[in-house]
Amino acid sequence: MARKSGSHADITGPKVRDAALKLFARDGYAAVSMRKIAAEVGVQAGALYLYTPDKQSLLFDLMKVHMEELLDAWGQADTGGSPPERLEAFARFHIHYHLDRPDNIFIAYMELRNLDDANFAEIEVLRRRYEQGLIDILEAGNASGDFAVPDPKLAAMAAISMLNGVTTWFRDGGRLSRETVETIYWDMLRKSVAA
Amino acid sequence: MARKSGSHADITGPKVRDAALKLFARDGYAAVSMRKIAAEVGVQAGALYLYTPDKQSLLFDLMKVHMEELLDAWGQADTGGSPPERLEAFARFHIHYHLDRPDNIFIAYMELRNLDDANFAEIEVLRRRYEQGLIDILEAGNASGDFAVPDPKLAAMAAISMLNGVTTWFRDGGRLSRETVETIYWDMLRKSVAA
DNA sequence: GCTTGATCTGAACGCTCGTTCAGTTAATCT
DNA sequence: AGATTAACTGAACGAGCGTTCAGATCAAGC
Repeated sequence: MARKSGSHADITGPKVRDAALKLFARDGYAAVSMRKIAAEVGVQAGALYLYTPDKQSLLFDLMKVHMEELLDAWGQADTGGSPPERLEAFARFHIHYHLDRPDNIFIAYMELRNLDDANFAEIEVLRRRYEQGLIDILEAGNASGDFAVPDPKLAAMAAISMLNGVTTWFRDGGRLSRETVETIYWDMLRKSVAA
Repeated sequence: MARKSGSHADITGPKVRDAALKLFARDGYAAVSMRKIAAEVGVQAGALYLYTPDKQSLLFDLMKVHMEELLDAWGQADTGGSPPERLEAFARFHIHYHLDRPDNIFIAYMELRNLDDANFAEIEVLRRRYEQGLIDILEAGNASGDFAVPDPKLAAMAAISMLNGVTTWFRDGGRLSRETVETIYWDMLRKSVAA
């Protein structure tokens, strides 16, 4: 019972990653077995190994692709301007991007400890690069006199923690719209770094 | 080779909880086996069941005790005063309390999904009670004109996310002292809700 | 000094884990 | 039509899982 119709590799491959992303985000890496991923895809566990060398690589690839796409997207969304303008762009971009990909951010920030050492180091570089983008904006704002941020690195961590938190409780169709949430968060962030 | 000297129950019991807390926080609930906890304690796996009915209860008890102690401690730290004074007390209390117990907060916010339904509901009540304390302060500040917070519930979530983030990167002996971190975070929070 | 009972061991239970692989199927190529 | 091969199955591997329990050990009470 294999190869029912057409070539499946380019269909099953993404399905494997999608299933892994969904299940890792929902139950956590350690709690998800290869058999559960396979069942979600509609395939036997052995077939997964046509698309990933092992379970660890599945997690690593998900995180790496996510971080690279995130950096790419922010690179395009950062259209310059004054530090306050760039900070607003960052806040809105960050919230918007992650509300569209709650599973990705959940994994990116909660499953770091399940990466082995080499993989962790590689992801950490990408994560720091993203954080550095925010730090740069804060420092530019300090220099221009728009911001009064005593420690840009600390403030960047605080800001990202705050913005990330939104994905843990926001649900579409809830009390507040995305637009409202985005604006309120941006307003809090704006005031928190203001001169 | 049992019962080497003196009664051990009141020694081993806390040791089991301490080991579980430490390992759950470091590796995650699903990734920690009863045998690993036992090894940390210096005992065979079977002996753990003299101190907990099962693994799930171990997690639940840790979280419940933590939340109850947290609510207790905040009840004592909240000495009243104006909304800004109470908010400062909250921010400093929250950071201080959690920096002293990084493992506890890590578990309390990351292992919720590993609680079964009934246990989750019970912990959720306690967590909401704590959050409500902050919401009350923000609402009081709105009423007094000290704060301008369009949505106190959302602002409370944002604030707690931000404050919690500190435990993910702060390390004693690092670039910044606890005192400095506490003050900078409080300053950001203060400005973010200011009228 | 003998009994009691709290404390723990060590082996076992059935189960699931990640991973491998020989074999099967069916779409494609010649 | 026959050969090829990508895609997948199904069974198996050793290991580890949570949990149970009969038995061993030793401090304490009589």
